Amino acid sequence: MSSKNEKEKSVESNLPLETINNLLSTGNWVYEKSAEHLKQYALSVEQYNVLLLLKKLDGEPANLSTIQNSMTSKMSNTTRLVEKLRLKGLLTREQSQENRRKVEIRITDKGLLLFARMKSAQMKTEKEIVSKLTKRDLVTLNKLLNKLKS
Amino acid sequence: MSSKNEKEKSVESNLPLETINNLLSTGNWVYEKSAEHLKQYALSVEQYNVLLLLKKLDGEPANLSTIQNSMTSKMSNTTRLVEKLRLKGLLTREQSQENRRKVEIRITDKGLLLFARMKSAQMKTEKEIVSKLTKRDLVTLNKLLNKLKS
DNA sequence: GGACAACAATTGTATATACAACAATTGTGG
DNA sequence: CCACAATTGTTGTATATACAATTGTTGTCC
Repeated sequence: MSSKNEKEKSVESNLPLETINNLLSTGNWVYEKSAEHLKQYALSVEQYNVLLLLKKLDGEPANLSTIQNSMTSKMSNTTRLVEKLRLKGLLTREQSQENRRKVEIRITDKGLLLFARMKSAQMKTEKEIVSKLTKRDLVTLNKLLNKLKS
Repeated sequence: MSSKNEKEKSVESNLPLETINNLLSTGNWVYEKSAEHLKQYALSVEQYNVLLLLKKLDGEPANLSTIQNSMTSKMSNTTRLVEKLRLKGLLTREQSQENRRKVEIRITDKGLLLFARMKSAQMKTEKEIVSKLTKRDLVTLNKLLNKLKS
């Protein structure tokens, strides 16, 4: 082994661990940036994502499993997360007629209004978070992240 | 705007948001893989990182601020995190003589032993997590992540 | 040298999370 | 059709986290 290799090895420690730590810290970094921005609307990142999903459904109801699957959250927490949004009047819950085990969840007008109010600042923040990377970088990054999890 | 561009825009929605979500989900993915592996040693990811830092110091004491700075955790939680590791006998806490506000934290023999016992499986898991990427991919990924946060 | 700011860590509280046990409803095989 | 398994969601509990207020100690400036 050459002296250069030895040095590299001792300096960068090891590439897998370095990458893992980098992914964890970057995830946290992005999360914190998002959370900080959403604070002014009294929304957590998780709450925002639920609302975003409901908005995308555009009137179609979602049930809890659907919401849970689209997120990292567990079922038990999804129940409570949705309840919090309901208390804020941003969504409605209704027992399904076809299958009474299911719950139909819809965004309310108040929820839609909040989104409209948030939109421009939201997009600005999203762009800001990734502003250090070029479009080409972003494409590469997404490819690598997808490959990692594939 | 060409029809191709329009299609791209509607399909990928928007690149910044896509990247942000990808970074968040990848961070979670890596965290879960790590947590799952560490479960057999009754360690959380955070606890493991504290021990790793102490082991790297190789006898040199760390105080709470040092530990807190090397992690994402907040001070208040670092206190409790360290206390849990102390209760397991994996580290010691001692009031500093030079500055009695500070606490000197050291890994114990039991802690070092645990690390020795974990080492091979730990490295295997780390490699597994990033196994879908080539060495070249990893280097690129780290560069992009660092650039993002720079 | 004494008042007060700065530092290092801890504690209280409200909220969030994971995990497991549970309840209600629906589907299914004999 | 009925026992029982599967589905869908909820609740209890222990643990983890963020945030703010507090304690104990040290540094500093007049």
